[in-house]
Amino acid sequence: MDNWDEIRTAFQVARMGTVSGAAEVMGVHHATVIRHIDSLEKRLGAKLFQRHARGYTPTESGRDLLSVAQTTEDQFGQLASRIKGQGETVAGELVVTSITGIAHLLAPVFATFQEAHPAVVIRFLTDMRLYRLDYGEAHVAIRAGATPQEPDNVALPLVKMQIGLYASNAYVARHGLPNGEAELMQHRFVGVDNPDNRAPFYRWLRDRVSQDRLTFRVNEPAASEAAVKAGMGLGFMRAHEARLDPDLVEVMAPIPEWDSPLWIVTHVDLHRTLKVQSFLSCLRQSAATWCSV
Amino acid sequence: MDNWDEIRTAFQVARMGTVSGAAEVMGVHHATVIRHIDSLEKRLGAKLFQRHARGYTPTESGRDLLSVAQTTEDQFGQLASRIKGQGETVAGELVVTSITGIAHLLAPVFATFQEAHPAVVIRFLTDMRLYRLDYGEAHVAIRAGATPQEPDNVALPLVKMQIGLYASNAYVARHGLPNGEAELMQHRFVGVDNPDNRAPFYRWLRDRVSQDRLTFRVNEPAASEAAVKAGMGLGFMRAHEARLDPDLVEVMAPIPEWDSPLWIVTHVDLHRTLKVQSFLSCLRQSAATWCSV
DNA sequence: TGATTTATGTGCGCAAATGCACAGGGGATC
DNA sequence: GATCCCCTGTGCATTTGCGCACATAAATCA
Repeated sequence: MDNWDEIRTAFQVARMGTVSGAAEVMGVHHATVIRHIDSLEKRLGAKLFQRHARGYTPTESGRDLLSVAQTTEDQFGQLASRIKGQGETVAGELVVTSITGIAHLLAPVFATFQEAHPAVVIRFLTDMRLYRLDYGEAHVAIRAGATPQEPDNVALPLVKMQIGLYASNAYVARHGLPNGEAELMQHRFVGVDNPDNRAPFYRWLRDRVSQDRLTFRVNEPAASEAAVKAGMGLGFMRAHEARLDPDLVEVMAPIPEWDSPLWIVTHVDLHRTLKVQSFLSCLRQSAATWCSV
Repeated sequence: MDNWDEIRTAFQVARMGTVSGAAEVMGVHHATVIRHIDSLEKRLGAKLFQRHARGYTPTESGRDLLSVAQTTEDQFGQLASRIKGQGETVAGELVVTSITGIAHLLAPVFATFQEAHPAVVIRFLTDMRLYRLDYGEAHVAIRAGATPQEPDNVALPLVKMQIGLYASNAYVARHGLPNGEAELMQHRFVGVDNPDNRAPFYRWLRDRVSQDRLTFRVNEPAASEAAVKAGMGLGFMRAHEARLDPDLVEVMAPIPEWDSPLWIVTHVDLHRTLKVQSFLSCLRQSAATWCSV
């Protein structure tokens, strides 16, 4: 049963009782309506209407089609209003993906957003693998590093995370603090196990300290931070968090070169929607406070 | 929400996941599918799919459409099989209309037919006004008189009802029996009040008896029969019935000139259907016994 | 009974939808 | 990492489907 338009035409004829009436309702010529009915009846091999001078009277089959198509029209109407309104209301699901380790930053954002828009169900996904926006896996992604260049994605700068070099009190008690860049070579370092890591502070480190001083290598930032707190060596951490931890010592204060930019990335199709836009405004408002602290 | 075909296209794309796959399923070119999607999205003002190199991934709205259209496709499929099979199964409603006064003849036909096809609901309509087949008011009509000539109707001869002239015992006791046609003028007659009545026995009567001998005039045959039984005069009745009534005397036995033909009339569209055909075969089989009695 | 209105139905010209061919791009595989 | 393959997307030729006008028929009204 292909050609749903012909069913719709037959539906209007059954409802109106005349070809002309249906044609007027549908805004087409009555000849078109006749052709649709003839085609549909031929395909079904059964008469849907009895033709007479006063119009078309639906047969048993025609009345059957009428009731089925009536519910179809209702369903489609409701579907259309849902979809049309979907861009203008803030409801449904909002999928946000981000790099690991900033959940505690985002939590208040989510709280504020959900309070303003209670109809929204938030799914927050953090994973090593990049959730792909163009496969519809997420509405909003928060990425770190260089400017994302993927087509169909719109990337907005969020904040520059200030990064400092930290150590635990325990480590400092044992090894002391480096006095200037020259003494860095005498210390142990903790960091991610990837020579290609593009993070500016790692590139800075590679330029000054030989690779073998990276004596504890991990594959995810959270492990690195845990290792620093455990006293295994010096490591880069977000200044904003590290300064709140009384057990950590700021070995080197953040310098602009280390700044790690965060990007908001959305798919171009979803970027315009009110749901995404209102979340983005919440996000950027909160982000303004992340640096000032 | 007009243009149901575009919804169907979007539905197939959502189900297949690719434009090409949907195009192949629908037997159209993939360019057509792309154009349908673009048109539908433009009209709805919202994206239904995220486009990427591997295909089309439905958005939230697209998934909504998918589920709605899925049920629609099911409904239409079931509708189509109902309509296609409708001509081949004997079920639903069967509307039969007839002249008044032959219900007792038709009753056994209905009984036989409904026993053979329990799924059928029979509506039997007898009324003074003619139920119109071309307005879909009935499937089968049983008419009396001259050959029906209306276009789009197929008329089949059913039987020739044998008509005789009868009187009640009471009338005969009072007025005696006419001895030959010459004495008819001395009697009272009962009949329908319409000089244009085309029934052959009334024309026969008009040729032999002056109109003023029709001393009791009615507008429906049933009243005429009642009047005959009440002894108000001579009247024409179906021989088959009158002979069963011990209170009636056969004044003149049926002659071929009086034979009143009955016709089966059906609309050409409905005539071919199995439901109508099987009723007709029942009817003609029973009718064969009406004359032999 | 005749005029009028309203409805269906058909041939013709045209515009819009479709099919086709090719370009482009992103994954997947080896 | 290079090649291949599949899928998308667009300009152009074609055809299908649409609108228009007119014919026709039936029902209503005066």
